[in-house]
Amino acid sequence: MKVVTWNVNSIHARLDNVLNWVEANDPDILLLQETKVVDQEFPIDDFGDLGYDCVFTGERSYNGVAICAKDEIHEVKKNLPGDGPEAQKRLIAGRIGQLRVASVYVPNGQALDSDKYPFKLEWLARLRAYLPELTRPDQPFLISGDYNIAPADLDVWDTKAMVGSTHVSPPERAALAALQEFGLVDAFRLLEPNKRQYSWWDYRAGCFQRDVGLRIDLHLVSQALVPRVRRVTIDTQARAEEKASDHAPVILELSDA
DNA sequence: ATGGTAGCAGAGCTA
Repeated sequence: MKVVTWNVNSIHARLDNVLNWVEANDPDILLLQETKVVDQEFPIDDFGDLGYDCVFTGERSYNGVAICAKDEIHEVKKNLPGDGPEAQKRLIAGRIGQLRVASVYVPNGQALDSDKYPFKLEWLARLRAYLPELTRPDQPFLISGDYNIAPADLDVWDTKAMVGSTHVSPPERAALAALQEFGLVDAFRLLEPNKRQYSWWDYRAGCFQRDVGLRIDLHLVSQALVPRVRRVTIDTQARAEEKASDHAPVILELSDA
């Protein structure tokens, strides 16, 4: 089984790239972030033509998450408890067969002195508090997406250049560690303890061509899934395409239960 | 190079 997480940076602007990629790679489950469309405008027919059922929660211009799957999606939950209708659309969860999945778009934080930074930390704390309502540690569960946090220095192109920036600050990494303390494992790092590979590269200043990037797109899998993790592939080829997202899709391959 | 590019929206914000 193939599960993919991909921050597409607008599903409308990226529709051809995404559909072509999905046809070529044939994932069972697709977890999308930054769809940037209201629910009425999500391209369900295009995914339907490829055989996918989609659920989503989105808004105009910013944020937006989705789950697309070949099998039926059950028990769909959108956003965090206490989120009103105006809340940023950053989380969607569901169950496909026995597997519980969630697509997450963690706030960027912008800068350590921005009011968006405490919002990021508070949002992560709320997500941590919500985990017991999404699953139990012994269930097959994964929560994947754009965490906007590089877990360790090995996930950063240049730690010195990142001093004083978001994505690497100790409070952010502590918030990610708190999520993992629920029993969630970074699947890429599980299989590749020493590999340096990124999932996001800034559009500016030729960052992709220079491999100036961060690994911030993660598959966090429950203990029950750990023995089933076969391979994790960051498809940097997709980032090199014309009109590419600034994030690469990350493919998680699981063996059967 | 305190810049650079991309998306949305149609100026400035977000990333």
